[in-house]
Amino acid sequence: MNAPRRASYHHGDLHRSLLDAADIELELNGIEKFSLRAVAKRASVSHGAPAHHFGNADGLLTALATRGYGGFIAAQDRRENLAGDSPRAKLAASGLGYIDFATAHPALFRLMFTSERTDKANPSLADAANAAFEKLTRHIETIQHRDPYTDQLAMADVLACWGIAHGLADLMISGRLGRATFLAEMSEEERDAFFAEIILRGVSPQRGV
Amino acid sequence: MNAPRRASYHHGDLHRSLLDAADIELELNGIEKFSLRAVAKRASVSHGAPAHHFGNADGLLTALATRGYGGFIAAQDRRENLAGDSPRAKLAASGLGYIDFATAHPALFRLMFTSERTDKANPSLADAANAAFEKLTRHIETIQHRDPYTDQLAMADVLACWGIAHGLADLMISGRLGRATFLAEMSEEERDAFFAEIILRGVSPQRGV
DNA sequence: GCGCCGAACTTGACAGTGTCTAGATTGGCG
DNA sequence: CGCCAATCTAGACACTGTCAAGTTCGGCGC
Repeated sequence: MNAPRRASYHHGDLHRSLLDAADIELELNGIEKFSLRAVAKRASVSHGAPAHHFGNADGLLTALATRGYGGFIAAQDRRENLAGDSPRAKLAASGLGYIDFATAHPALFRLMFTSERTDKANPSLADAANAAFEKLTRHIETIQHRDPYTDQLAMADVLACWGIAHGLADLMISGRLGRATFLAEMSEEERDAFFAEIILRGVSPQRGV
Repeated sequence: MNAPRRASYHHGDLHRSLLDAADIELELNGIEKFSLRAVAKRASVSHGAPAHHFGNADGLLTALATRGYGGFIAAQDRRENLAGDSPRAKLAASGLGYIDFATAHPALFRLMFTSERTDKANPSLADAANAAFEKLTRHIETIQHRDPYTDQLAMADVLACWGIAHGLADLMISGRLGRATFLAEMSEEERDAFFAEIILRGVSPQRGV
């Protein structure tokens, strides 16, 4: 079928293969030990091959980050589909999906949000990041009946919720939440409820409507 | 006075000089482009010299992160001293100091919180990080009259406030808060008040007492 | 006051990295 | 069917961190 047809000089779909290999290498070694040559070796290709598809190492990482946002949004959708119908339940679920993704793909999450090896001017990457942000603003808009882009109070809710979800996710994958010993003793449902409650602290008490 | 007495073979206080040089190099180039040889060159010393004081590059970075926590706590103290007497005002001020430090030393902040090049098992580093955490727990304890280490509700407040401050700081230094355009138009006082209000959302409504 | 020991520092070598250039291969269009 | 251009390889270069061996010298014992 799609066996690695590599009796040939050309590859077939090296672009995707390189992204897959880079993904694996990234999670294995982290961004700070990321090696382009190791990626090439994993894809069974010469060390110079990636340049033709991605320009340089940062280009490959930028493409990987862009692809990452797909999984990022999918993780949030998955949670939302399991949640209740209330706008607040959807928002909390989205936040849990945010944390899910970070814990499942910590290195990729770091690449997407805190690495400097990504070209933030890249239009595809910017679009992908923007889509994720849009998702959040619409949740808040549904809850507060105000457009965060024009209403400063609604934007405060956006930043608050984002900050909480992002902060918890980042602290979690750097192992900083270990001091809250009871977290480890909780069941999955209890932990979800615990984080959901914290995330919802980000939205200010409903005014009007 | 303490001019660089470097007509001599030995250096005098290379340990400190290397940390200073590493600090500068870190903020200039970021962690991902950090070069040990560039640090040595900046300290006017051979590329092999750092090894004698710090073992390897990660050892130097670990020491730098440890020293960083001093400035981190100092930044929070500075804000607290300017704040009102109420426990909540102190907590909010501490959070603003958290953000102050991140924006003033973004690369060092990254090294301390999200880099993998730091030896988290190092006792000095662990102690320093712990002191910063202790600071936060005592703020919450003062507000809620409960010990976060034994009271799960109080610990939720700790994680919530930490998550918000950390998330905002991290998003801010990665330039993600630019979409909230009104932030740039605010005066310093307005922005402080804006963030302080958000940070205080982390503490749940006071129960009892 | 003197010698010498060990800490501090230098120097050179080594494997590994990303990027560039020149050359080999080959799928697919005219 | 032939050739072009995209794809991939192979080698070279400068740079990285680490290691081992050699050089310098402050400060302790006598």
